[in-house]
Amino acid sequence: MSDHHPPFGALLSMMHRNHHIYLNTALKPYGLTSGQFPALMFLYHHPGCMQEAITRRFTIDKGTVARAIQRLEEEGYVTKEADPENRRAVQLNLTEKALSVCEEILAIESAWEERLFSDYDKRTRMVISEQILSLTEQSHRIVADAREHDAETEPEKSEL
Amino acid sequence: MSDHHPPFGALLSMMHRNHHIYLNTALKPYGLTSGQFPALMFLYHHPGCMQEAITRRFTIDKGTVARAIQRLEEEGYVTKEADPENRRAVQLNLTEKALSVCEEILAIESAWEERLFSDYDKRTRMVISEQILSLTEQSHRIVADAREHDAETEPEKSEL
DNA sequence: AGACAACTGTTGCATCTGCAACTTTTAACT
DNA sequence: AGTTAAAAGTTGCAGATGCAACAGTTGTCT
Repeated sequence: MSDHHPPFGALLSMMHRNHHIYLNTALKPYGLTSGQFPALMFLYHHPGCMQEAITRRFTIDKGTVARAIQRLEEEGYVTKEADPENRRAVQLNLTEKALSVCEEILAIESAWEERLFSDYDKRTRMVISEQILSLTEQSHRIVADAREHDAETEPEKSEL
Repeated sequence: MSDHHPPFGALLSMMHRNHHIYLNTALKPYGLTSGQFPALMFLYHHPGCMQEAITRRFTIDKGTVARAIQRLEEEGYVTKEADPENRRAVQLNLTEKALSVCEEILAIESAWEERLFSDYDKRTRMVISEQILSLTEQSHRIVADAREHDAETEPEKSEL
């Protein structure tokens, strides 16, 4: 009658929430939140990119990205500039303020991973990371399939 | 110059979001959402428990649990009854309506796990689950430590 | 050229979530 | 007994997130 493990999805939720709590606490001194974190990291490695790149990389809703960028701009971490080549798009860049703290902020995330994996040796950690990457990709496929299936059963506009 | 993996935390976020999308889609016919799902599952296995048990099991904020239960009650899935032994507490139970669909709903979650792990054999799957469980517990400790540290540096009321 | 689809972003809406302040009830301690 | 602390829930507030509807821009195809 003893408790089984929580299901895998529940474990994911818990770890994810704990991660957010950690990030929000550590980022508070910078006026940042966990939602802006992925965008900031991505811009650090891909200056001049557009929002759609962030959407694609993290599979986040584009509306969510738009608002995260808004907040980053308001806080003075990001500049938005119209792309002359494509007037739909916006070129995103980090400000001096952002660049001056980005290393510290990257260290916050690294510290979390270090502590999370402190019981494992480097090799095991690599294996786990690979598996999680693979599972994440699989989770993308599952969602994509579900959407396709929805689109199939949905009455399309072709009837017009 | 090729892209590294996204950091571990980002993978977690992605998989977690995909899981939520999957759940919300699958639960929509029942008038349920991913937020109510853990509570419903827990009550299925632990009838008569109080909200605090759900809080503890999933390490969810008690306010979040309170609202999830509210929604479940409004939808007719849960009954709340005052505990005569402890008038602060509430005894939660599933309704007939809930019991009649719980197996199907459990199957939704199982199906997700099946598809997620479809590339792995049973043994590998067990190993991964164990590791994730262990990492989840570690993430709890990290958050708990951070809170303790906050409490230490915080000026306590003892000064009064 | 004109119509239609696809791309890039923005915004309204709903839900999830955590935090903090609060209420009510119970336990603990002098 | 009386004060204080802890427990169980509720609620206000803010942020994260997804979805859908929308606007403006670009590409395609006839």
